[in-house]
Amino acid sequence: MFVEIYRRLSPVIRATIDIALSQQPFPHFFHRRMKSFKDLSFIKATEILNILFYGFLPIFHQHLQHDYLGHFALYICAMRLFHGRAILGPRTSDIANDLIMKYYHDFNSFYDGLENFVLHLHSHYQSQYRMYGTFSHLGSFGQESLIGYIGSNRKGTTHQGDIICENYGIDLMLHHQIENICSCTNIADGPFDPDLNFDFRSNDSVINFHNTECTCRSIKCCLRAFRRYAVKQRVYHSLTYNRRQKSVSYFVRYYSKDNSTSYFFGKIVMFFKYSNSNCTYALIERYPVQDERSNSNSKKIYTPTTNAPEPECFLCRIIDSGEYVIVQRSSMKRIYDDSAEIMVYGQRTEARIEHRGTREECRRVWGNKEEIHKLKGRDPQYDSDIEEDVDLNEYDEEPTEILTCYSSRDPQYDSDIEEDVDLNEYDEEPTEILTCYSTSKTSTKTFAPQRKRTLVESSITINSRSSISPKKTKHNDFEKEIQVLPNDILNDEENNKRCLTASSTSSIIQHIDALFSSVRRENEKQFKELSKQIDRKHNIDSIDLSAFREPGNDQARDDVIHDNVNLLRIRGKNVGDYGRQVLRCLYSREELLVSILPPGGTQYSRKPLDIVRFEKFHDAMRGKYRIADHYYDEFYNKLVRPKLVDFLSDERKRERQKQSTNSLSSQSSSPDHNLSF
DNA sequence: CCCTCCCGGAAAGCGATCTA
DNA sequence: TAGATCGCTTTCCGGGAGGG
Repeated sequence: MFVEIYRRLSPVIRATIDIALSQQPFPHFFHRRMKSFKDLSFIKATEILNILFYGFLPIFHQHLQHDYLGHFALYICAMRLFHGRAILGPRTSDIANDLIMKYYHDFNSFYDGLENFVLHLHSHYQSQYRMYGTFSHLGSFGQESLIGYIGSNRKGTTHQGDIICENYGIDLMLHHQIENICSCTNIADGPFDPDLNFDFRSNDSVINFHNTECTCRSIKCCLRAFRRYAVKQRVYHSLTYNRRQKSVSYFVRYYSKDNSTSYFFGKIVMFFKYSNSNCTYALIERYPVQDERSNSNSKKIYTPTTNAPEPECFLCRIIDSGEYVIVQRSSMKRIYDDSAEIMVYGQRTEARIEHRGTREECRRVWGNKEEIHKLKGRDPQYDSDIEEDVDLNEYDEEPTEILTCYSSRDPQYDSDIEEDVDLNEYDEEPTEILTCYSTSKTSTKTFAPQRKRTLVESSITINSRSSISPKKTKHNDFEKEIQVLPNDILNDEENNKRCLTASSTSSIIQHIDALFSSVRRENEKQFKELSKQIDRKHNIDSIDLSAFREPGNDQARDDVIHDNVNLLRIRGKNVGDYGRQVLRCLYSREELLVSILPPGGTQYSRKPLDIVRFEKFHDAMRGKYRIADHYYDEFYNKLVRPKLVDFLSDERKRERQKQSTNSLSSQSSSPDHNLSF
């Protein structure tokens, strides 16, 4: 079909369509790009599917006649209905069958000689759909697997074919018709993929939760861990699910029952079910979150953890040099939690904020630090000691573990989810997210100096939300929470995507890393190109051949004889000229016209020049210019080979020009011959 | 006019890397 | 582990500049 439709297009339109197909971008989960029609024989089934479902109509409607396009659209719509979920309910297969039969009926009006058995099989798709469900659930690999299993485990019988047929017959009887197409295609909501080896005792939050909820002593009997959880057919992963790869589907935004306007972000450590309550919980490592909009009246958006007025000055220690500077607020380019970008001698420099306050306060703190420094008398080690002391003091503060508990049957929950939270701004300026929200280890590693971190002890308060002390929040990498999972963590798909992508600081950091590495790669590539050009333009022209010679090696050269000619006696103006003359001596003109340089390759239509004689060429080159053995490869590949490649190419070019000139002259000299055509 | 050299783009294969 | 993708290398080709 594709071939027939493609055949009806002009070459220009074919080229346009091929480009459009090959350049069509897809979301990452498609895994395959569309291939152009000219490679149709190499296209795989999933690529055909992509073209059929997503590429054909948007691209071909500009080039194909509308009646043809409409007819083929019947097929596409029918196949999409057969392939996907029962989006039209129980009548899905009926509607699809109507479309496919209409397509079948009108087929001979549009195509000649293509009404084959395969086309007829389309009329049976409806019954197949009813018996076995949507086509996306079918595959040949299961049958291959079964056949392979029987083949490798056969015992005592040679009638394997009969056994397979019998098994399929039984299967057909058992599954003659699926009672509910919709139920067959739905993913059951709830936890799945149990993690039987999860060690609940390694997690204090879970232990505390269990101790609060249950009086029994065996935590393993009460709790059951799961790696994944389905909410409205959308699967969420946890950190215990190892096959999540680069997916961020373990990162969620969730709301407080008490305060629907505030939301949190976190990574799902695992899901677990508590036998007594029939609820499923998620253990979440929470990121501290600052709602930017709620603090829009306050300028202090980068220091969300205190309510003090904006400090006038900052005492900063430059990370690279260790120098202290006092910087005014206006000179701070960016401020993270405890680090900042400041302008020093016109350059952006990363510094650690040691103190915030008035200029006098900063000076006093600076003076104190210098005094301590003098007393200690060891600069670099001392600095790190101070840092550690500070950090450890911070962790001495009270733990800030919080538990919020929602009922999965809470009718208020859906309305709790806000749609108007504007996360788009985060998409535009991902670094702003880092400055405002990220205190994760990853971000600290990237944008702030490394700090020694210690997880605080966990404590759980059931059904209550203590007011989060911003100061305390600042010091934790994550806060671990246990969330009861309602049937929908997030309300709609768009919201999911926004939350999962825009809020995931780790993915943003990865993105920035990728950007940096791509810039670095681009620079390296350009540098390489530039070096190559410089080599060509300057070095090779003025290259000093002595660089390739063995120092002090002035021994006599062995003659290289070919057809009684000593190749070393040939004189050339330069290396290239000499090489060309030697090739002309070693090979006939015909050989030069139909050959390429050794070693050649199977991908090339022309065969390489005779290798035995080409060795003589190497000997002559080596002897003529006294090239050291270990330099000869570089000498040949850099200086000689490019010239010889062009030489062979130009020889063929000259031959073509010669032949075209001859044919023109012969045509002009014998006009009668022209008439014979 | 011939020859050499250079340039850019297309096409193809190969190896490394990634992914399901 | 097979297949997809990407970067790299090489050939091939057309075109053009410049020198002898």
